[in-house]
Amino acid sequence: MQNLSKNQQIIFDLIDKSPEPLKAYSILFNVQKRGIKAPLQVYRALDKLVEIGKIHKIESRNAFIACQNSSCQISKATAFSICESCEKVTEINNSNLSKYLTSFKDKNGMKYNKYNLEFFGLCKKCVSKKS
Amino acid sequence: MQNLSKNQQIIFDLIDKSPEPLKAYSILFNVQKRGIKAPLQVYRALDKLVEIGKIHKIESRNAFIACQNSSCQISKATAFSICESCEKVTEINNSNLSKYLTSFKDKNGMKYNKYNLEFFGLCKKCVSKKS
DNA sequence: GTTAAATTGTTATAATATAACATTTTGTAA
DNA sequence: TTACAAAATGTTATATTATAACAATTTAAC
Ligand SMILES: [Zn+2]
Ligand SMILES: [Zn+2]
Ligand SMILES: [Zn+2]
Ligand SMILES: [Zn+2]
Repeated sequence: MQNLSKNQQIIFDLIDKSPEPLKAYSILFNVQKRGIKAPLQVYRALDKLVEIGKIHKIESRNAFIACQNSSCQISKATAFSICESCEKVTEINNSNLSKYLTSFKDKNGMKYNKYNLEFFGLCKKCVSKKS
Repeated sequence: MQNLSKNQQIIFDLIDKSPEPLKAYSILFNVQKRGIKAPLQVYRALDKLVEIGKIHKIESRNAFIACQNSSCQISKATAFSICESCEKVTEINNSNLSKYLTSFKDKNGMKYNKYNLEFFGLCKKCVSKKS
């Protein structure tokens, strides 16, 4: 693992200490005091961080979270649970699931080298609130 | 199944006969001759069509395809394969997979009621081109 | 027929993301 | 330690995706 560049480190630190996924322009707003002024600077760092597996993009939310699973730094097999009420997102680290999906072969004969899975529902807290 | 409204039908027909996922503004361009002039008209129809399961959104591509699986008209358990070379997208209809994911329970105790899975790789055609 | 719900029409604007180009920094190897 | 290539940065402009707000019309149910 190479070290992160200045902008990459600033942006990773912000995402890593956030309890929730962050959106690109919210990141931009938060790092402007540290000298990062343009969207492109943010997107470039995000692209790199995703590429090296330090963060993941939550596709259904256009938001980014730090990898919570030190073993998935290749970013090619990701799974998340998303609460549709409070929007809490958790990275799922379940070897049964990842084995199942990594070895999954469909009848179309396609060779998969990557997947992304997003589960939606209500987290424990939000379930109990509703009852 | 209720009938579709005029705009919904126009937009569904276009998506349904497209061999590839369509993006919202490409849809807009294509239906302007039929009287649909504004992005919001397209997005409203898309929202409804997704809600009733006639189309699905491919989140990683911001594009829409017709449901290829008549049995999933609730749109709560979707899986796709995406070729990273030619961008061909296919809806996966595999009961083993859907059973596994629908009954999946993680240790976080969350109750899932929906999921979306996207596999990435090279389709048969693109694999053979590279060899 | 009356009413409520769904759909449509329209203008403006917000939010997300990339193009293009110039410069600087960093790592690698003669 | 200089020379070169790769990576990262800085900057302006623009493209793409999506929603807010409000008014009018159509549809379906009672
Ligand atoms: Zn991870
Ligand atoms: Zn919640
Ligand atoms: Zn479907
Ligand atoms: Zn292909």
